Amino acid sequence: MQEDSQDQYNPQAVEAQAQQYWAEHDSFRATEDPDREKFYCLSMLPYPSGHLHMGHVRNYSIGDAISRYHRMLGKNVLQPMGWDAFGLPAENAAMQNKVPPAKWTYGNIDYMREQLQRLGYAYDWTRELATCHQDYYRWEQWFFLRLFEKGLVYKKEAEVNWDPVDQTVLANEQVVDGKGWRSGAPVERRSIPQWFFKITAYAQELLDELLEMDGWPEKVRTMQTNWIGRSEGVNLDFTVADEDDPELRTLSVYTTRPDTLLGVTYVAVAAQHPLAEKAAIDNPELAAFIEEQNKMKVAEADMATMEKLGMDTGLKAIHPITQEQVPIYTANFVLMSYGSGAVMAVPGHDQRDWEFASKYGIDIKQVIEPISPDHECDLEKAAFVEKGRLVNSGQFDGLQYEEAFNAIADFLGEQGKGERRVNYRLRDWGVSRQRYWGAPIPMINCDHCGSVPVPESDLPVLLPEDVAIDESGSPLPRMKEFTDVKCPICGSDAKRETDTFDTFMESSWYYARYTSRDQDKAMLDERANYWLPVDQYIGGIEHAILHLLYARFYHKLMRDEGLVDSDEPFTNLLTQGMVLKDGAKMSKSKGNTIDPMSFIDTYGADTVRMFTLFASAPDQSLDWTDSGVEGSFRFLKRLWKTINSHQPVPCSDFDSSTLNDEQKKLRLKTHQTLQKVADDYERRKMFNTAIAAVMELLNAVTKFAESAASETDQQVIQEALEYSVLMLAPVVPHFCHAAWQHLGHDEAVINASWPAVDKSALQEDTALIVLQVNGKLRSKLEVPKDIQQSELEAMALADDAVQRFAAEGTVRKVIVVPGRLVNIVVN
RNA sequence: GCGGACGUGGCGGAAUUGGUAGACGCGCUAGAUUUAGGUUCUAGUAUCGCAAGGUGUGAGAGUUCAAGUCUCUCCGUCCGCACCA
Repeated sequence: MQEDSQDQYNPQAVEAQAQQYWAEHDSFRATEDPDREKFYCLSMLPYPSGHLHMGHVRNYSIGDAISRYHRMLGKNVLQPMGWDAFGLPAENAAMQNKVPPAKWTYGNIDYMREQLQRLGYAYDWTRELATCHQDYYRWEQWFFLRLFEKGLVYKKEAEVNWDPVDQTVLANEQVVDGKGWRSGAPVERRSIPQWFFKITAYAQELLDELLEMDGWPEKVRTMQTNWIGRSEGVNLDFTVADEDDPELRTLSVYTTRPDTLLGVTYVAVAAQHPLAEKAAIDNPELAAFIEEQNKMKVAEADMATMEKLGMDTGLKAIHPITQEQVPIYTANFVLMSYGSGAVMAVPGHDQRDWEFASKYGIDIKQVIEPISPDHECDLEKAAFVEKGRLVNSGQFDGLQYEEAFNAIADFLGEQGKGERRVNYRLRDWGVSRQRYWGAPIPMINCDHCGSVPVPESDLPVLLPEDVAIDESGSPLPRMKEFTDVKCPICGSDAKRETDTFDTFMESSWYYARYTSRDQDKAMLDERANYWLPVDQYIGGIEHAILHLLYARFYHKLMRDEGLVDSDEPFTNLLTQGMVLKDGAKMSKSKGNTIDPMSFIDTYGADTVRMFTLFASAPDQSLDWTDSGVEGSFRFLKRLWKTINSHQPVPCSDFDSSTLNDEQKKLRLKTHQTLQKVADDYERRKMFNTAIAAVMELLNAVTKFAESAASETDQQVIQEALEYSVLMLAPVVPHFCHAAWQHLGHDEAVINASWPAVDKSALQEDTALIVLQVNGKLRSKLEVPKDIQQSELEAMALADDAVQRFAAEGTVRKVIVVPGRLVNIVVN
């Protein structure tokens, strides 16, 4: 018999209808209401690359489920969406397709917005923003100028990757095997003046707050703690022998191990260090070495994995305590951009120094000896890096780590040769980019007045959008109408800054701008403090450090500017895992990408949303399988059929004394499921197990329905189905919109509340007890819930299987975990 | 190199506080219905074994009455490393 077409699950029709309802009722418009508890749920905004990929779908399906769940709890929910629209890919696309980055970007946004809308996410689209729009970046420029006034931004020289053929700066990503990705020419390091944010001024606060942020995954907090990298040590000065230049005479180094100071046998400086450069003037071999080291990508990972190379500069450093002279080497593992660009080397007690010294025949001197005989010190084989007792250290001999640290630090202090210092691995944030498609840095370079801020009344500095892009990089320096300005101070001819901001600038405060999206007189207004901080933030684990640290920093900057009154931007963080196909990350190069839209066309948005939540826990990686999607679709069809073949009945209050055992069992399952799903949604953020629990409930309903006959049976089924729909509403909202109507409701499910657990339905009279002998499962017992421990123990010992396995030995011990298990220890 | 995570059936995964390993789904096998095929439904499905029972969570050790879970060592995979976003 052909099924009535009306009874078949038709996702396209169901989804269009639900979306139309939400649009007509403006369901997702968020309005500030001080009388209601707010819930700000935010997913990381996408880069408008051209089309949604599975990572987006996963991210936004998680965020939407959380948003809709909290809405059902009665909260005033804000869930906005926007576009992280500046960035490198637009320039590459511009080059390839001969279309201006702005046009390409806005086109992509239009297309991707439609894709998002097709997925039915509960966004307040009136708050949509694009970071490349002047309404947005003008406030970034304004804020930069405020920080400039406060001295929180400064300019200094910093290295970039330089493509000598294309005559342009390359991003790390554009350097492949040390060569420019287009020209193929070996890249060179170049130092150019760039703007920096003093994030290090906030290092301690950024670190301290991490301890309180229990809504963040431990792993992210650990990563940020390590990234900030607080250490306590000593900053001390070597003197460069026979050096007259006061700038170069003193060579400062930082060490966390001043106790090893007497073991210093050389000092190493970066290849770009002024001392190395000076020594190279009349040393062609050294000059060649330095030049070779300058042909190296600026990325730290590359520097850390390369072969450690160095060369003697011929210069000597005078040891601050012994006054002995040690050689100064230049070494490629010393970073000019980190600390003073120089380190002291103790080969006896640092493994890297040991390897370097062994390679170049430098002295290895022991100054620490093990305290415990368990530790071996053989400097022929390796450095001894443990803390211990000082030897060969003159007046400091015999001291142990802490005493030695203090004694040497004090001694250096008295001699004016050093001082204790807290140091951070974190470096200041360089925000200058030599690129076109970004927010212009609002500064003017004047030959007489230096770097002059653009007057506030001249903001925004608009980025010209009608441009052509080629291999030679940003067109801005060539655009006279952009660059040629008068100095705001002296009025003489000056040049506008042509660098643009790092795109992390935009993504560091967008979450706040959503709250004041239509405010054209200020960066933020009082609405920010109604919504902020974000209650739930969701995004990829790859942002664990940079984006999330910059955003935290920016929030504190805004707080100190009086724009927000909270200390941290994101109360709860969920870092979602990657989407894989056949166990590998989806990527164009592997050719294993999946287009979400093709699946939406076939199965509907709900099936795709459900599968992405069901296939794994949100913070784990997700392996995409076509048959798994099919399975989610099958479940929805089955639930649809079950609901349609059920005749809706009013769901009354149940009196458990009148229910039979089967009815009680189904109600128990219904309310157990509800309890579990609520916990999964709210506390665990485990949508996969929540969905699995509803699947189990449907299996139970199907079984129950086979023999259901009475009116009460129908009511118990009705309750199970209603709760299933309410529980799934955050995941498959279109489906549930229609299913709720089928269950006889006039009011739309989007306005329904999260149901309450009926405690009486959870009452159970018996408990299943596991019986173990020596920790191995041997039997099970169904016992009354309120059984005495002694009685349970006796029953366990009397159990046939237990007797059989316990017969061989003597019962030594009986362990009872009430309500769970009995373990009998026999030997 | 440094920092962080992960490793469980044929596959994706579950096991929440150290307490029944494999929920739920996919796939597969058998059967039923329908049939052109698909769909749908029922039963089974870690592994060895006729069974009793044994074995089993990357490898090895340890702690414990009890370990997928805690500790140590090792192996493998993935993420980040400051100009991809």
